[in-house]
Amino acid sequence: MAIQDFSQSLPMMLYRALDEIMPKFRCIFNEFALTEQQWRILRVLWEHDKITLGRLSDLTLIPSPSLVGIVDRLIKANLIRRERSDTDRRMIFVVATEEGRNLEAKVMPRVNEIYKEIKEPFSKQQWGQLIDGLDQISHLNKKTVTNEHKE
Amino acid sequence: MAIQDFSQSLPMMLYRALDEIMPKFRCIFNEFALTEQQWRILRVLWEHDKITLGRLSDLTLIPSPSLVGIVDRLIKANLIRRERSDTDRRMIFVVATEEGRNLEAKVMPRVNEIYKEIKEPFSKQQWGQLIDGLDQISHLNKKTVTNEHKE
DNA sequence: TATTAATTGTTAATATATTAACTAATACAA
DNA sequence: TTGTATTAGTTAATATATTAACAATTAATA
Repeated sequence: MAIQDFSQSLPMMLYRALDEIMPKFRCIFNEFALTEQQWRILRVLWEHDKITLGRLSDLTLIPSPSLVGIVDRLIKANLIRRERSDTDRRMIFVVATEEGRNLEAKVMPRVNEIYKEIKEPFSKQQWGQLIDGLDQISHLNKKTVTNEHKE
Repeated sequence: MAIQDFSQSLPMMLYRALDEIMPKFRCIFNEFALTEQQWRILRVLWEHDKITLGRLSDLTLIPSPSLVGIVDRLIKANLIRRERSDTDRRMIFVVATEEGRNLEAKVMPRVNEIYKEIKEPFSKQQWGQLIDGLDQISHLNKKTVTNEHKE
């Protein structure tokens, strides 16, 4: 009964999965003098020409207080720049510099290679089930909002 | 082709799943003045009377340099203590104090409650597939080492 | 329009992660 | 036994996470 072994709990399984795969990627990031978080930001900017800090925080899962410093360091590395909005002066856009954009062609092939290696041993169905399960976990509170919170 | 959308990549799916579930648990930990990492250590000590720092690092997934400070703070909180091994004076055991052991009965029911809530919307089969998939990810390099790495 | 509330970022304080270098103790081999 | 390699923990430097508080701006409302 009770909860299974701690090591078999969902959180630890998730952490262990990340512990297994992320070092492979970080290894590549380091070759380009990028931290994982810096890479996440660039990765998003390669899909969005211009994005506010708030949305960047949502997409990268980097908490906004952390984002401040990480963006600072990316600017210092000349890979991105800040741009304050004219219409709403609270908002700050982040944009990749040319140097930042150029990194995509160099880094992505390497990353895709590792990604393929990870995915390879899975059948299409297995992989789909895994992704679906994770997706369901990350939407636990967003569907069927039958339970309201207290206070 | 290429890689899917960044947000649908396995790493981000894993991070998002953790981002969804961990705050619920941390909320409980905070009630007991515990950080997540401190809780992990106690959680392991409730299953092992005595454990070396190295093994504790493996089971909690807390890197050993971090472990030093976290253990220090748990000792200051009077929840655990260090015990140097007599047979091999390099090794240091960590043991829960009585106060540390007593926390189990208070915290675990709360944690199990949340865990059940998370698990509930899943069918037994779905859950099994999710855990199996995660397990496979975290053993990528340990089984069927048919493919060797380059360089 | 003056007040108040909400939004967007930032700062601050503390805890943890990452990587490398380092110490002490033990194992091992010449 | 001495020298060397290995192991277990630690320290150090930098980057990031977490939580709370805060400033500036805009929205909402009396």
